[in-house]
Amino acid sequence: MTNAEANRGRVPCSTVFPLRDYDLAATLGCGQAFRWTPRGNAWEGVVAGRWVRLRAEGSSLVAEVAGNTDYWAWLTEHLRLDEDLAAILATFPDDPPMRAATTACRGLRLLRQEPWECLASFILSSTKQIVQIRQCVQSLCERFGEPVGAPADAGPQFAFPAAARLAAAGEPELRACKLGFRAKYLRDAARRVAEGELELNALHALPTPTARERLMACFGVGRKIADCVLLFAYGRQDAFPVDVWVLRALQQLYFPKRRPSKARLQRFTETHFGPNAGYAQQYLFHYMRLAAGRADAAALTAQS
DNA sequence: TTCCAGGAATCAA
DNA sequence: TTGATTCATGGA
Repeated sequence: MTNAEANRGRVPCSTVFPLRDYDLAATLGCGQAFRWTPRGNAWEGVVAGRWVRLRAEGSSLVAEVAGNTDYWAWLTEHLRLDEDLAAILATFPDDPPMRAATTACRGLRLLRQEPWECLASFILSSTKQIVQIRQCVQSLCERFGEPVGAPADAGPQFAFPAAARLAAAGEPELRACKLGFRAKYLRDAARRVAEGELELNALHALPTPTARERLMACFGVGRKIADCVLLFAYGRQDAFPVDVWVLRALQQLYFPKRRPSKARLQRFTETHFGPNAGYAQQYLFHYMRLAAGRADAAALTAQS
């Protein structure tokens, strides 16, 4: 019997962590990770091959997994529960856009994701909406991922597929998951990782620019995707992914009159946002999306 | 219908 | 170096 079979339908095992200055919904729903689903007042997902359900209750976080365990380090590490958010926010530049973003998104945290899942997910992200990325990732997991144990009411759950499994899949199989032109990109990265050409574990020890170069050697991985992986999986807070939303934030909030090139704006991010620039980036990203959701982006630009 | 989405590769100028 | 074009797919 596999572990998944052994744990299927089991009564969940739970524990409680203290929770302070932590907006679980913003953190899990802000587009840095793609496997979390809100259900009732909880969030369900699969982390490192383990099904987990999270629920914030005041100053506590209740976590449930399938099967008995007293090992939770993987979860505190993933959620970065021990991080001092106030100390990070204190390093943000004291300017109107960051003050507004920090006020709007207080409690938003960065996660520490598994590098392969993060790289693969962001390869799928190019010119896709977050909801579509989630669908693609879900489809990949259902087709190619190993089943993981989960309570009966959670339905069948799957781990994110290993690089070797995706490398062995044909491009048509990947395209069946609605990847489109990204299928060949994902396959190329999966092959490099599976064959050891790209050693994801080795990147931890490398300086950020070198690690970025290694990631960008993959076909279909440019500066933005590499920076997402560096930030969301390797904790490199000097990585500042500039996507369409952040580009818009920089242009509208910091340079409303001029029209700096994207390269010029990227250089601006390297000096303006301090030692936790990547963290600041996620606040700007989420802030812009919240504003768009409220359809008052025009009011945003007026503040600058 | 049309526009656009957590882009990157390619090619022309 | 910079600017268009292309690549799939589907939400809004």
